[in-house]
Amino acid sequence: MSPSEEIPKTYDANAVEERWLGVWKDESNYFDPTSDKPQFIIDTPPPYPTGNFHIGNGFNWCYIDFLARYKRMSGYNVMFPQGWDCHGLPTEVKVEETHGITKNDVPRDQFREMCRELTIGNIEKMRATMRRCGFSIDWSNEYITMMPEYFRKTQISFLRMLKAGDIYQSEHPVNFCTRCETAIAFAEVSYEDRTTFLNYFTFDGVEIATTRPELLAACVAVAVHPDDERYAGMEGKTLRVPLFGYDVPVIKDTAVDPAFGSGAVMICTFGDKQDVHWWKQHNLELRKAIDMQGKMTAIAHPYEGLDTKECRARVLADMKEQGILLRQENLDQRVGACWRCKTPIEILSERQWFVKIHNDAIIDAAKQISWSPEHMYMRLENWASQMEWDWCISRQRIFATPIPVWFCEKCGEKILPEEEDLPIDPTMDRPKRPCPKCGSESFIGETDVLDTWMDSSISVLNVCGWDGTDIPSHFPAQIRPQGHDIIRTWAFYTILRSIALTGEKPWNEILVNGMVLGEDGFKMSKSRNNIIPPEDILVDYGADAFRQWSAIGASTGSDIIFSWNDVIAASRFQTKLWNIARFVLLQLERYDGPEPTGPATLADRWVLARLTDTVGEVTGAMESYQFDRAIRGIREFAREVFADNYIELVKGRLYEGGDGRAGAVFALRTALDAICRMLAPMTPFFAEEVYHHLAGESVHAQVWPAVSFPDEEAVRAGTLLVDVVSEIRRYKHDVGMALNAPLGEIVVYSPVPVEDAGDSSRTLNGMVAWSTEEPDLTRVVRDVEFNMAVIGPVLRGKAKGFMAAVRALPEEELAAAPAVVQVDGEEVPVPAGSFAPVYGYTVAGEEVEVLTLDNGVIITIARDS
RNA sequence: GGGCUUGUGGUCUAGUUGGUUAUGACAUCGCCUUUACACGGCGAAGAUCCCCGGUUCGAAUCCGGGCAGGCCCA
Repeated sequence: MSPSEEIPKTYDANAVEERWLGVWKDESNYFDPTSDKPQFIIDTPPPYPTGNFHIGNGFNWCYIDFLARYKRMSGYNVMFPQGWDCHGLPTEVKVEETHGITKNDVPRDQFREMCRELTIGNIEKMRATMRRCGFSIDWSNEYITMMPEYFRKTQISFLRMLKAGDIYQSEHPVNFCTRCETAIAFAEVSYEDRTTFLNYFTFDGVEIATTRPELLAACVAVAVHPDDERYAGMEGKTLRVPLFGYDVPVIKDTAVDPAFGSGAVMICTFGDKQDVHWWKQHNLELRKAIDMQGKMTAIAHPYEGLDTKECRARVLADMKEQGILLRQENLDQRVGACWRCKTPIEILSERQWFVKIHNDAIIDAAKQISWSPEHMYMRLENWASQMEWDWCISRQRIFATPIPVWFCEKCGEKILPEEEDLPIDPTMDRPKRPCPKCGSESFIGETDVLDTWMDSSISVLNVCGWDGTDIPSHFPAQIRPQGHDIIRTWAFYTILRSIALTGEKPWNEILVNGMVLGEDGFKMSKSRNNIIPPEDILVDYGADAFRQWSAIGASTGSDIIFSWNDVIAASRFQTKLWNIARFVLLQLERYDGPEPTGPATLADRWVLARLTDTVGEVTGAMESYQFDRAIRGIREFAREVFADNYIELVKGRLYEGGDGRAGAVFALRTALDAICRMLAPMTPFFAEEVYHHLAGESVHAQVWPAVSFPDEEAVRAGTLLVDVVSEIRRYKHDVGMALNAPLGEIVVYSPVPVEDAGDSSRTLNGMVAWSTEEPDLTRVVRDVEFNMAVIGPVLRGKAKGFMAAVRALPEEELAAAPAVVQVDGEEVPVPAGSFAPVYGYTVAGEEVEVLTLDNGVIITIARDS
């Protein structure tokens, strides 16, 4: 196809990759809903459009692309969709920053428009990086959660679950971020280490320890352990709250730790999750001391209007002044914080929307999914089995899917839209009918919006073709690839909603990848300055090298440390393979004999048998998502078996011309073809470039290689052949010969018959004969070695004469030293250990070098000179 | 405190249904410009397989107990 003159000497990854990007068509990657092939739908993670496609995304997408390409070659109808999970706080915060406003400064629809614009621009940037990486994304199945066609489905799913009783509205304590002014879910709370003061103070005569004195106004009870003798008989009594002067009951509960602080605990609504427990269990009063902005309420008078930090300082100051504060101790504790802005969360009781969590059903479905690696299932089970509160799905924000509900202004009736009228925004749209209960036509639209996980947890339904009615025909998806950091969120919520909406598990399999760490071994972060943008790697080494790093950097599921070394090694492998390909292509082009039909010599059969094993290994690795094993297997075959051994063995035969070339040409072509196909999922550009030179077609339109030349006998004899050749090469190296220097006559004595058609003779530049007989070796004394440390001190001036006399001895006496020797007519005793014979070997009287392999094979070399 | 996970030459890493001499990459050193490749080839050196104990003819691998790191959670 391409004349060899056109194959450049060096491989320019960037030039090649950009050229193919201009040639490849998006349509080649489209899922075909009408196809007869088995489907392989990938529920890909919709990234948050930050504008930066970071290396962790890249790593994740590499795995997905390896899979997608491999499955296409294996005969599947593959869908590799691309979603964008747009809604949420980070974008709102960015917009607020950029425009110098807060969400309340502009009308809701205008604020939303600003968010949408920012998001569209960010998606554009990320698409460009993804394309440059060569991901075979099905762009006809792209979805953007902020678009009406998508969030219509989110709203339908909300209504379905509401009608089924899985979603309800109620006042319940929730995690609340007072900076973002919204409720958040437990999954969105991250815990941070802090050091704080544990404050001891007198509570109507009882000593109490608390880290949160500002919550004194929210105190509803004091709890002690029932067995704590210090507080025996206190139950049923009341205590007067200091500073605020109202009474609270004393209760007993075994959950109180008598060893902590004074053993008496102040229960507030709410300081932590434990307070919520006690509050529910003992039917305590509700006192809201903190509002949604994080300011103290009227019940905290005279501290009303202060933020919690100011209030704490003032309460402590007042306690000190009144002599109530006894002492303060340092305390290390973990504080729940908003995962987006790190503000410590408050537990506030507000009217919110919740999704019911059916732990058992979720665990049951998770068990039916095949997890890779298996142990990742435990994370889901651990999380699911300890969920206590339902999932709070309402958010007091703007850029999100609106909750499609109105309330009748007159009677408070909940009004739902018809599904066919979706999507709606209840703050803009009106119900089509008057209130069915009281006939009123004034309504209040729900201003709360949905948690963004409500959008993304139906990604699988969306990609499987859900139109909001029945279970989609392509459901469930075959696989969910994702990182282990979002098992408790995205995986958990998706399973939950899939059960609620379809009654089934969402996917057959889940493939969990690790996190990308910086070169220093720590999580990449701005503060550590260890972030590597994928673009940096692409510019210097190209997408294929980046992709190889993803494949080989760590075994599946393990965290992966970024390493320039691995990227460079990957790039060098491409250079090496490029040169192998150039050699093969040149030989194919020069070949003018009849069409080769199969292997001819032992070396040909050996390399094809080894190739057969390699294809088997690599296929197994791909099937079990062990991409590191796959690429390692390919590299090992290409370098060691193919280039360093096989090509070196057959070069002579190819250069010589004649009939011997056909078998080699066949093997070279077969091996290069299979290497290209196996590499196609991981290095799609490189494989495409080489395959085009080889076959003139796209490698991505080919099937996965099915090479079958099993030949145990050739593996055994061929292994011996390459072992012998490398042993003799090592010998040449050791005696200081150039590897292509003429060597003379070589006989290999091996019980296994070897017929190599002259390949070893040509590659070693010597005459190699293979014999199954025993070698007829004669041991001869070739030289004598003196030990001057013995001879010198004993013989002094006679040393020289002694050595001459020893050299003159007959062979038998060299082997077994005599008692004395004659030196200048004088008998001189031979000191013990003064000399030793150096043996050599002869065959039929001719002196030879003898090499012995580990398996007992003996090689003799009779050198020319 | 709990769950999961990891500990292998200087660095990163493969290998654990128990089995001769523990894989590879990078770095180090030596030799070699051999007509695919010096971004290469050939070779060398370099490991208490975290520690202690147990099972076994035999343990990097299995069991128990430590120590250290990571992730998730309380």
